[in-house]
Amino acid sequence: MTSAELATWRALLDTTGELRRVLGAELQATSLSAADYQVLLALVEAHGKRMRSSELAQTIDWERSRLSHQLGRMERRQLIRRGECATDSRGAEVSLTAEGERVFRRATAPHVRSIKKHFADALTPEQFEALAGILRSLQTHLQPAEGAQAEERQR
Amino acid sequence: MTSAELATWRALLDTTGELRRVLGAELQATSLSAADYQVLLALVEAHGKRMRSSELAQTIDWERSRLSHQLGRMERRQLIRRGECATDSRGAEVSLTAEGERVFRRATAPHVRSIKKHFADALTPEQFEALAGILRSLQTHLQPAEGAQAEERQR
DNA sequence: CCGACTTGATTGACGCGTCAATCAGTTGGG
DNA sequence: CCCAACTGATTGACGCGTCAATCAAGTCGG
Repeated sequence: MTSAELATWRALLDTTGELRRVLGAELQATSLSAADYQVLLALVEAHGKRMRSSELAQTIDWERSRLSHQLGRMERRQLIRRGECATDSRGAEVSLTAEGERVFRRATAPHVRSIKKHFADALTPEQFEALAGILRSLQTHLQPAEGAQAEERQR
Repeated sequence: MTSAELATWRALLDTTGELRRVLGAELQATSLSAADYQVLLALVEAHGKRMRSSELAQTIDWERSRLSHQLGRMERRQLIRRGECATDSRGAEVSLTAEGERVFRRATAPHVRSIKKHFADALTPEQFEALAGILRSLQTHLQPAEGAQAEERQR
């Protein structure tokens, strides 16, 4: 591996880190974290604005434990509610509260503007194209490793 | 902003998040976190393996408070030491311990291999070139905002 | 039907990061 | 000289994420 490649790796870490930070801070102005936003988005798009907890975890690709903690914090703030599940009494049904939906609606436009401002506006159409391809390459290269790890976990 | 652009943004968040996670986990096998590694790297490269705390913060571009917490945790584990500063009695001099250097040396080769495996090996030379350019664009686009914020903070 | 395994979900401990507050030491204008 | 402003650094509270442990409910082979 060349030092140019290493430098690009560092730049990737640093720049995406900075982007997360800036976007997160701007989103915070509407009292939501990036994590809150992701959960609320999935719920708003769900049938009946409710989902099984595990289904939600799968949708946004989170570990269940992570989601549990997040839902706990969000429930305290009345953004979501957790109820019993009809078909499986172990299950939890997560539903959006009126407050949760209201806050999300208020947050969405400014957030999209932030993304445009700090991300979309910085790149040319060609760069977009290239970036999408690069991310696809990285993603597919990452998959086998995940599968292997998942298999190992099963043993 | 088009939905393709939004999807690319999501892909950027998800893929880099996953990369951080995987690389962090593999690094953890040597008992170091990504944060530990970054601090140790800066210290190893410093003159005399020691630095003023604020200088260190500037080198790796961290908030001072963040660094303080990190150094606290690292000091507990004997990876670094904090001592008084000769020229300014407010200052703290951070120095690498033998243990810290030893652990870092053990971690570096496997870590670089991880980067090669999950990042470098996934991309063609053309993609590298393109990615480096994209990151430069994003970074320079990000700067003015930071400057403005910094100025505002000064008022 | 009953014990073993699996599955859905939660919990606690701990590391990490941000923000606001604090504190001690330094500096400069009156 | 002195005190007000600044600077270097730390702290505490709190949200976030991971890992390992736990727990209750479902399932399945004998």
